[in-house]
Amino acid sequence: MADVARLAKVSLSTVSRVINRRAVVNKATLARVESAIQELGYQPNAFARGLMLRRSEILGLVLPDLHGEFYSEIIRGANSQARELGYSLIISSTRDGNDSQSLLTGTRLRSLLDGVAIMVSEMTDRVQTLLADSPIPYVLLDDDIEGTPHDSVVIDQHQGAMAMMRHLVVHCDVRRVIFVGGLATNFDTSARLEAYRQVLREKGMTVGPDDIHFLNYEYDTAFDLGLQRARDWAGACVFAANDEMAAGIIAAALASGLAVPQDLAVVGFDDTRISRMVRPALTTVRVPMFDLGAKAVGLLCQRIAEPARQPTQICLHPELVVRESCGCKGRAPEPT
Amino acid sequence: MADVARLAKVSLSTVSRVINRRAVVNKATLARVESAIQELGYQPNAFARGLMLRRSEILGLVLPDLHGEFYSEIIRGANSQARELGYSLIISSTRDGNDSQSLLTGTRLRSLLDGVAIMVSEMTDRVQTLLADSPIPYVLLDDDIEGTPHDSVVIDQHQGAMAMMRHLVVHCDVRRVIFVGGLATNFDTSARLEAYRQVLREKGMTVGPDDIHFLNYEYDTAFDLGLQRARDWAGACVFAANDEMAAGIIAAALASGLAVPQDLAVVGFDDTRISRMVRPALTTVRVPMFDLGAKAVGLLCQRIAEPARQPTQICLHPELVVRESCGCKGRAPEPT
DNA sequence: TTGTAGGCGTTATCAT
DNA sequence: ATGATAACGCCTACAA
Repeated sequence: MADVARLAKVSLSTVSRVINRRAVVNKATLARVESAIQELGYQPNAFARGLMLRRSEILGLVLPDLHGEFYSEIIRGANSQARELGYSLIISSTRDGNDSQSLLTGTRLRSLLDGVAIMVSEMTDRVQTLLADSPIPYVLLDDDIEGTPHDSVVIDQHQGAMAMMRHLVVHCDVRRVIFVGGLATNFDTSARLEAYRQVLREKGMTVGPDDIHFLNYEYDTAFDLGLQRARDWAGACVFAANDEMAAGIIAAALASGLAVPQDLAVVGFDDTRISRMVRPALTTVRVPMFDLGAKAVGLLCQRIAEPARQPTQICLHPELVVRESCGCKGRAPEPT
Repeated sequence: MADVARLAKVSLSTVSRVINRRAVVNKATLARVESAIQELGYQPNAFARGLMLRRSEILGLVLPDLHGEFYSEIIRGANSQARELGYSLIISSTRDGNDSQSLLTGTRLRSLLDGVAIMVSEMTDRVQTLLADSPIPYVLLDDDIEGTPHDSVVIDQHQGAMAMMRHLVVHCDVRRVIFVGGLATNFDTSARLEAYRQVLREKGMTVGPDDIHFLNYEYDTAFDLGLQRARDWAGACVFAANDEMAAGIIAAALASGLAVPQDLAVVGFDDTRISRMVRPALTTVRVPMFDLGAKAVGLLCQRIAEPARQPTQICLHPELVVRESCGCKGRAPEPT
């Protein structure tokens, strides 16, 4: 920067003014300085800059995992919105032990970030404490904690699961529904399970002792479970808590000689790209993943700009997507 | 930091020494300082730190796109390795116009990053220039440029495509192969196309005028193409340049009344999770995506640690994965 | 409109 | 083993 100043025959402050376009600078000097910057290929030092400005224009995004289409879309949305607003995004998952550490507990990066968007699969006390005394703004994704005021973007899981369950029970005329969730402690799994129970109760249907399973959202484990249970499930419908598990169960059912959806209906959740690639195409619930990421970043940036503003909660609504795997196609008119 | 020093009744330098564990510090004072840090919840300022140390422990990862399983796995690998080595990762795609700008051309972040791993779908002059005078170390992923010395991690695309083509022509006894690639200018598409041509030439097979198609690696466009061409393709095998397109073509074939693989064989590339979820399961070429990301970050970190070292190229080898979609199952013994 | 000087929070260099 | 002090590169009053 000193070099630039010397070449343009101005002082450091003028160079700074040109870079930041803050104050009015004489047309001629401005041109001189800019050409000097060009010539020297000068790039301001982000550290020194951050030291004064106290911001890095970098955001953190903490996810439970980075695997799969679901998180991939959240990342895409978050990244897209971040760029839009002039920020960069650092990504981290809580999966690998030491990983989220650096973003949540870790001392190194925290002060570098202007804010952080966090999604945890289960809200432990430890995480709550961590968040409670976070030195930087944060926004929660699809999760909520009582007490502490904070911004969040949530998905109306209950509504989505209700829509699916009602579709199955009312429209597809399913007599038995098997619930295959993620971990029982997961926020979304429990919200969906509740909807499952509620609808069955409304319709006077019973929940069999083996009708509820908790897995890990992965294809393979769902496939294994499907292989074990397929015969027992014949005639029922499996409500899987994501599309990957639904795909695994369909594969297992087919491998067991069951026709899908004739012998066993299977539905998913999320509406990732997988749902259209699987045969039969999945009936599922579209979750606006891209939006989830984008809105979270948007909210975060608003708070950064205005730290004292009211905590806001944005609620995103899922939408039932009827394809083939629920078995109602051709059996009755399309649901509206 | 001044507060910590005051509370612990030591000087700033001692606090710094405790934090960095560089010099030997008296046991008693060390304890005092540490408890003071605890009590005040002190966190060092990363900007000031970076200003002195001239490193941020942040790496950049630039990808052509963030969509889909393929890039998702690269990110996962890169992120995992970065964490392992004490770095964080900023992600960016060249898809959204203004996006990569901030990492490649953009002035803001560049000086914050300790290095950057870059994957471009086509190596333009502009990118070359950008890289040539990059102020920070970079490593290229699955791409190469002449002239400029640099680190890179490449996939032996040619070998992988050769293995697949030989399998199709020799083992599956396919008489006609249709090539469905990404953009013609893509690095990997052209490498695979070359292998396609080479094997057909070796076997004295001809390439029909409509046997080569260039799409965009996406399911939908492949599906559309499949719908148009399915009848013309009957009896042949489609060699798609990624699993998503293969899935799209299978779906189109089925929709057109063709049985896969009996009436039309279809094979993919990458071995993303999709390849096992599709029916028939895809014969494909496994590309070590996770490793690609991880190795790139590893290489980058080595260069950061030792800027003057010899440029290194790591070559990763793909592997043929035979499943059902090529149609050779049951027709002959497994290939070795 | 432009220049001068002080400070941001840390680490490094030198004394002690 | 510890402390004082000078950088690091930039921004921002304030003065000219």
